Amino acid sequence: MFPFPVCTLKCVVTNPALAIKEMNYWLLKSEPNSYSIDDLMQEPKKRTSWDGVRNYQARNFMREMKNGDLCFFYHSSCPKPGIVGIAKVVRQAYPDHTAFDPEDHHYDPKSDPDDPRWFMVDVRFVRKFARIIGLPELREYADGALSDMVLLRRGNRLSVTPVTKKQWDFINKLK
DNA sequence: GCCAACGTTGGC
DNA sequence: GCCAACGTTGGC
Repeated sequence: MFPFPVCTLKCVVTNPALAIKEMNYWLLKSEPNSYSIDDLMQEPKKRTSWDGVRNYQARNFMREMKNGDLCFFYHSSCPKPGIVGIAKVVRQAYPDHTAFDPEDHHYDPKSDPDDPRWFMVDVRFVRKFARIIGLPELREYADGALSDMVLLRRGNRLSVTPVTKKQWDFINKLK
């Protein structure tokens, strides 16, 4: 049997232009005191590396992120916690080098450069909302459209959480 | 593998 | 500043 049909199929599947785009959505938390959406807007290329994540669950979510995935930018530990805008993944997970630097606040001696424990992604600014979609407002829908949202789960502390397309679309309509 | 102690997160 | 909730650490 000639392998041509198989080869053709493979070409289709691996060609990014022909592949079915599977978009995923996320929510990234940041304390605006240390890094806000305005800081992201003001970066030279409006992009930054999302470093310093030191939680295994959050790390695992980051490793699932694909280029083009969209992220809500959430401000936490501030007077008005909530979603303030959108960023886009522009580089998929790669080793977080801040873990190797003893001078860095997020230094982790247990992360070996030959077997990195921590990863980061790069994100780029997409838009800032005209208003903050505050946590109390999101909670209004905790029994409805946002009933399964990870952010709203009791005691949730994850800094990187998945968002479903339904949740994404719903929240975008609130703004 | 259990679990107490401790550190961190994050809303209020 | 308080405190609930959770993750991590380390002794046993």
